[in-house]
Amino acid sequence: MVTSEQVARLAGVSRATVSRALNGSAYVSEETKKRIHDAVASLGYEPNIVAQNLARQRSRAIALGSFFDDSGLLTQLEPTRHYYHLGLLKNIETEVAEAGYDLVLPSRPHGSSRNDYIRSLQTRHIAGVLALCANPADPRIAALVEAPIPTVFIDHMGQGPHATYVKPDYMDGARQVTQHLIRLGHRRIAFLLGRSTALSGAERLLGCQQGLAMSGLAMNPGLLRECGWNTEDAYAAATALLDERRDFTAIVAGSDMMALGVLHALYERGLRVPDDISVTGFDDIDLCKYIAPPLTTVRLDRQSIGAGAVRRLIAMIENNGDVSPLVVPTKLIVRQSTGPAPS
Amino acid sequence: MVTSEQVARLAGVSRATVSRALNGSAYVSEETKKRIHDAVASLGYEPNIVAQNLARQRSRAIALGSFFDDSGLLTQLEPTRHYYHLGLLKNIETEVAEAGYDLVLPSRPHGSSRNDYIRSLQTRHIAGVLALCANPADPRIAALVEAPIPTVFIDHMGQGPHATYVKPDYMDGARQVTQHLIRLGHRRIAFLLGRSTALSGAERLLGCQQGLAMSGLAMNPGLLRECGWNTEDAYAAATALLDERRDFTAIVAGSDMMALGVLHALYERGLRVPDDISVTGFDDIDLCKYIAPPLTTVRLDRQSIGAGAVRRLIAMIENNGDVSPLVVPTKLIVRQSTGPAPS
DNA sequence: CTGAAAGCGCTTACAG
DNA sequence: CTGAAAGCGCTTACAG
Repeated sequence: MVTSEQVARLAGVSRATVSRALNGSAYVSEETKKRIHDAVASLGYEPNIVAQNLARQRSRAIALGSFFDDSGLLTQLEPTRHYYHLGLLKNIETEVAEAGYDLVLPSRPHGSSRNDYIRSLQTRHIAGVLALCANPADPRIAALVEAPIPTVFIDHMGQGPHATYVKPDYMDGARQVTQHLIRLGHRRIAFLLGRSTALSGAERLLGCQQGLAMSGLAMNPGLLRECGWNTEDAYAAATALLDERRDFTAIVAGSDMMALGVLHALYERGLRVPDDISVTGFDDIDLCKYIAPPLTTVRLDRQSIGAGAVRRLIAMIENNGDVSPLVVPTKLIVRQSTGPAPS
Repeated sequence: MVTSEQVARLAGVSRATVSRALNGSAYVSEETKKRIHDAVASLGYEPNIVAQNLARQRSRAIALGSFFDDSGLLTQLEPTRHYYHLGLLKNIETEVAEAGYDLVLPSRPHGSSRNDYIRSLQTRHIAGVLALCANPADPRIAALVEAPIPTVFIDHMGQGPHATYVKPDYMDGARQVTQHLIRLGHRRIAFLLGRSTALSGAERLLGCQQGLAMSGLAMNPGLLRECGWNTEDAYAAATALLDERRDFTAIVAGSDMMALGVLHALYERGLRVPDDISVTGFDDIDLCKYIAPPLTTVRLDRQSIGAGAVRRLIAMIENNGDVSPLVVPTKLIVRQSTGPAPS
């Protein structure tokens, strides 16, 4: 590997000057600047990032933190489970690369106490962290709020001198979808939601209640079921619900993938959607269009969320730009899985 | 941040000895080793990874390379498109973390010539790269084959002194699924495959031909359609095919997500699956069970592929263990989307 | 505008 | 078994 020493020699200057020229410092004459760039080109020099990071005491690397249960990030991305996060990551990757930062998934330290986690980031000179949160009880989240490492939380309202957050307006989405069903004449609606320990779950629940309340309705506790955020659990919960009672005309599912489990349970029992029962999803994953019937759902704007989070993180790191919390609007998408309540 | 200097002072030894004690070198007396570990614990010391990487001239970081079209890795993971790669990544992440390596998605260098790519890895002291390949023409693949950086290719048969590969037996899977249809009495089978520029596409095509040939059948060129690896394209291709002719009793799709598009096209035309037409997928994504009808497909063992790739990479990096190419068997999974050919 | 020198926090022959 | 010294490849006050 060619070093700055060799460039310096070829250009007839010192390493210090090479460094200055390459880092766009003023105070380098145009002429030597040119000589240096020529030398760089002819030698094919590229600065050693590791040495740079050590000397500068910082790096251009952003860590991806995932606080779900207890496994790694991508492990959690089983599509039936965190399909939504996948779309998010896609946007995050693009934005991060565009800003010239590396994205790192650090190997977990042995002890994963709060301090160990922060230290593992610090010893890597991580510039900032993008934290995808589904389990607010994860101690590392609290650690990040306090630590002097720029952090943007997604789906967790953490704030501090070095922390801000970005999230979709889950509550409003849930409100919209509930109101949509009510407008179609549904009065007895079942809610099959993901666990409300996560913010995204709690907000959905509140939004549904709000939607009912706006029309003077109350949530029937017997028609509310919480289960895991995946197709399988939703299928099981829907099956149990259907075996128990049938006094409802619509089911609001916590996510599109959960709606898939619900549809399957209905299909097995010969119930037609939306003729017998209306079903709604949440997320608007690209699959929605292709399942039968195409799902009415709530669209989460992954582009705005991902880009908003990355921009805020970089603004915090580079100390410029907007770092205020961002709540991204959600939007009802009506397709064919919802229809008028049967009379 | 506490440094080894401070540990040394507290333990009353030199930094050299601290380093030796911590890196498990022999030649440190039990007694001083203990003193050092006590100092480490009481100070909460953790070695600075960046400094370590510079001094050691290597790191414990594995880069993820993705050679699809021209965007980033996660960007390519739109589920309807590279659903299979997602399952792979999940296993890769787990294995990499377990081995104590970081996973890095390097920001692309400005010029992405061959040299720039290799250099960007070198200046980061990347220990090895895991290359997910869908576009064999990507020049970076050729660069990796030659570069002295340990590389494991997935879905590309690259080999060299520092390169090996892991892939599923696509061909055999395609053969099995074709034979399965033939056994059910199908004779006129349409093939709606992904582009055969990628190895995974070419092998599927060959496998289908082989499956036909084994029963003395030849592929009808008019019943072979290539399109993009996604639901939308497959839907369009299936629609075009159906509008053109109906002289087939089965459709082999290139992936499960493509099968979804095919099912949708059939559904729109009122054709029943499998009564009128049998449909098969490929990949066995978790969704298969929940779509109606549940898909007959070919299972790719993502666990074996991911784990096999990571183990080989680490074996190359640490210069021990098996680095021979690995071809993972595939398996036909029969569900309800295939049935006897209508008479 | 430029160079000599010190420093970033480790590791590793080299002596002893 | 242990320490002093040099080195990894940069950056950055400090002088000039």
